[in-house]
Amino acid sequence: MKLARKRDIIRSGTTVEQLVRAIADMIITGEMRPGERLDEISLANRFEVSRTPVREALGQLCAIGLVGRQPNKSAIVTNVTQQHLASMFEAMAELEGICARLSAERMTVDERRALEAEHKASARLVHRGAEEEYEAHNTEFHTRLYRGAHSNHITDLVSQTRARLAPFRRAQFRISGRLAKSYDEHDVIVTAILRADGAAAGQAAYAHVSFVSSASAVFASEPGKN
Amino acid sequence: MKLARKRDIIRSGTTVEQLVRAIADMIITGEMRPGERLDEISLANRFEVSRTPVREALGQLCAIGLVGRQPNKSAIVTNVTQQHLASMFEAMAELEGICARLSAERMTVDERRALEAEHKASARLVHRGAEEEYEAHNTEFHTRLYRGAHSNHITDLVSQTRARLAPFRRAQFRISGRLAKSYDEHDVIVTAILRADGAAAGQAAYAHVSFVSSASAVFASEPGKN
DNA sequence: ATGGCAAAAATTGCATACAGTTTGCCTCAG
DNA sequence: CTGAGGCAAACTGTATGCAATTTTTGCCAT
Repeated sequence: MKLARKRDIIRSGTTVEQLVRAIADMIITGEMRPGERLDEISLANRFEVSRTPVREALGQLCAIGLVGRQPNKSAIVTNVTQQHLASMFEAMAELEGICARLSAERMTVDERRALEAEHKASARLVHRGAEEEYEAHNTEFHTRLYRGAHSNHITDLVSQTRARLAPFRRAQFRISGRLAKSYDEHDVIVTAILRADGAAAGQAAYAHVSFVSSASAVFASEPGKN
Repeated sequence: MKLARKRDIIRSGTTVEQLVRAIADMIITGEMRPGERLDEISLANRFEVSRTPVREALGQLCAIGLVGRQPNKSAIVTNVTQQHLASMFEAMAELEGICARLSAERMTVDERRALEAEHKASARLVHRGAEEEYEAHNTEFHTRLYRGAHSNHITDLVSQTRARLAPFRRAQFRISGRLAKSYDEHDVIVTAILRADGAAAGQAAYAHVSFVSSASAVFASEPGKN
């Protein structure tokens, strides 16, 4: 059995890492409902591993916040309420606002140029309606914004929040006209940053994320309740 | 041996939790230098436990960011540079500012009363110079501020950052006069919140944390380098 | 003397085993 | 019929063992 499994997994990352992704997916897709118990033995059987990596994976997920744990009790799926989701988007907006403001104040000349270039490059994707590609540019754009703040920990916090929000943002660009709007909003941010106008950049970024929030909320609320 | 240990630990939190604190302390106090290897067997021997809880603890610490891990390699102490520390304090100031602002806008009447009461109660501790007790009140005060924002995720982020910063803040009240200053700064925050003046509360909180930052930086830089 | 290679020692990753705690069911008394 | 207490099954927390990978050490060739 051991050998068979070894061959199955062949170097596709560590077992624990796989488990984290797999269990996270189970939670995100709704296969596991909030409050439901994640008992180690069942998971171990299901994924054909021992309890040890399962425990480690649950620990990671606990750190991420997807599951809750108490001593001597089963891990349970964290209840991501509509309210909690809203607070995550709110945090995201605040953090992005901070990043944009700091970026406006601190970005090097090169970083400003790169941000502008990235932004301009995405213009043609808007015209073509290339959602997939625009999404890639969008991610890159925001990442530049985070790094431009030149504050490692803030970058960490915003990246972490973004990752945690990712599942709920998936369909955001499907909303008609969202692509063009997104570009326009980015434009305001970029302009403010190039002007080194921190306050304006911060407000623009805050507003931008708020729009994304309301756009995504539609999709989130849909599968949220049964 | 097992029985002996059981009695040693008796209900002082889970073993893993203890290990996390213990290892974190080793890192923070400088007993372990950045880049140094944390091998599981040595740690297990040192704390007289098996490798399993040690591994879990290292996982937690990795999630917290105090150590780094790569597959099949020893965990190593993360290099917490002065720069990184500064960015954490900066993030803390921003986050506390947000919390104070939102608290001013959103706190219920009861929450405002409780915050004010907590604050006033700490006044006599300042006169008595009771650092230990003031620290407890201080923690409670800030926690109320975080919760008053009524935004779970922001509360999470700020709590998390605070926890990660805790080691570097320990001696902050030893600085002469810091107690009274802290109280005065809190006073400005409370007043602004009671006035529901979000902007003022945010700025006051930001400034407050910035002061703590510079006060702590002294201690941080001291044992930082060998 | 130095660089590279190989083998052995050390260490990680995972599995299994055991002890202690919780949980739920069942029984028995009121 | 209901509730309390206890017992058993299930599950978590920790220890230990084994296979695989890394790292170190020592040897040989250049």
